[in-house]
Amino acid sequence: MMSNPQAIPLEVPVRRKRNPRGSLNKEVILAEAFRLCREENLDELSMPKLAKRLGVGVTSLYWYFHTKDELLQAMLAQVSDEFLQALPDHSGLTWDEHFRRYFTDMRRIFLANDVISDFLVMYTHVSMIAPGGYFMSRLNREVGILMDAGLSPQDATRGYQAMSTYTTGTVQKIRQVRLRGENPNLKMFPVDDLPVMSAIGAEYPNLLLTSEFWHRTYSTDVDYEFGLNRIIEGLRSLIP
Amino acid sequence: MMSNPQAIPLEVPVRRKRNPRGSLNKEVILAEAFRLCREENLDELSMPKLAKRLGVGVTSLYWYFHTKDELLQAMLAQVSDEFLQALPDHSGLTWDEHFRRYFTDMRRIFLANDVISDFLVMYTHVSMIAPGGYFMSRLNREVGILMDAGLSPQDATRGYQAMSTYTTGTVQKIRQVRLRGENPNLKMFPVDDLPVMSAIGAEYPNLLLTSEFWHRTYSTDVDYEFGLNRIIEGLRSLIP
DNA sequence: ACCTGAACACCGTTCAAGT
DNA sequence: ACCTGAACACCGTTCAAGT
Repeated sequence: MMSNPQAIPLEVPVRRKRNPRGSLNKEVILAEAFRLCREENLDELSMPKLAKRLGVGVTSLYWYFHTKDELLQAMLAQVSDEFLQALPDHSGLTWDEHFRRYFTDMRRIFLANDVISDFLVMYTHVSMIAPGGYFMSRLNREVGILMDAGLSPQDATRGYQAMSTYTTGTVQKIRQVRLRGENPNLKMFPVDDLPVMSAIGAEYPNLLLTSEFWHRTYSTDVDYEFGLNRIIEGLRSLIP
Repeated sequence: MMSNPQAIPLEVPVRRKRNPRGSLNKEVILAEAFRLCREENLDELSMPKLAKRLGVGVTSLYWYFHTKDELLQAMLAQVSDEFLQALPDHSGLTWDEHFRRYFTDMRRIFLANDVISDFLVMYTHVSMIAPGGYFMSRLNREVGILMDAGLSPQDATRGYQAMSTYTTGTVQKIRQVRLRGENPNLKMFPVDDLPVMSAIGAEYPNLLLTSEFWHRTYSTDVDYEFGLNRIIEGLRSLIP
């Protein structure tokens, strides 16, 4: 045992060895932030966690992004791009078939990529898509297809918004269930529990009749397509 | 100046005077929690803030609610009740007129009460409505109206879900805009800025044609009703 | 049985450094 | 110009008390 006559603390705090000058930049921070979101989720993204994964001091991040919100905005821009790139482009289809494909594709992209959903449909503290070029050219094209089908400019706009809102609405419900860690395939009623179901059925006959069709998420793929087709048929009824 | 020979700290920490025994209970905590949510919003609800408003120690709250989530669940139960109470009951209407009223009423309640929206459409960490009595009797009734109109049990269920998802989808978009402190009436394009609009119009003619119809929230009241009517017309097309 | 503060591990962010 | 830790005001929650 060594004596310690001058009361110098035995445990000298281990100072992280200083990282070299150009080791950090916006790109590597963004990439690691996305990796974190993919492994956990957007709610779990924090500056300290991110810094630890990168092996840098927390405050180093603030040199590149002055606030967490600035980082989120940069992520949002990248996510919007990725989303629009992933959305396929069809041609030569009738207007109704076009929108069936367009929105089921959109929904598929959201459901296959939770980070995209979190940024583009769930969250609120990241402000909406800045009308950049590609986004506007898409909108221009889609609303044009509805006008070519015979809808007025106003009805075309409203029609697009209705299909879009319905689509993101189903995505939101599924994402909520996933975030809660519940099984998205769960039904709403205990259809296999016969005593319970017959008790329900005694009081609520229509729920017994429909019990197998209610899902926690409110929307299987075919349920979604049913709803989308209702909007499309409803739009068709406006065409002279 | 008084001397302080025994090094007793001059500033004795002001101890809060102990609150009497029965001063706190679940009801007053819940009431204050709702007041806080109404004045700020659900995101701003924290245990320390709530305790300070009640004039009690933070930890006192944990005697009545073991976690913050337990408090949120209790609030959710109360909010669900309030929501279902507020939702009017019609009768003697045709099925299509019934659902027009039912869902515009639902939307009106959400938009008039942000706390209800936050619990029932925005949030995710509070798990969904436990199928209590009144909720199930409502569902039983509504799906019955669709079946009476001539839809199959499956289509009736899907139809209800489509209208419901579309409705909460529009509410979510509006709440997001409000939470960001933006003006919900703002249009998407700067329609009054003629130079900018003509530049947009040169590249995106359909957006120029429809520019006045795009809103940040994606849904004015009439836009919403347009979409709802599309679903209703789409459902009508399934009736023999 | 009910109410209390101290304490802990987390946040986002600021600041005054070091190199 | 870039990287650093100490420090601050916030969280939710635990614990060992006090009455």
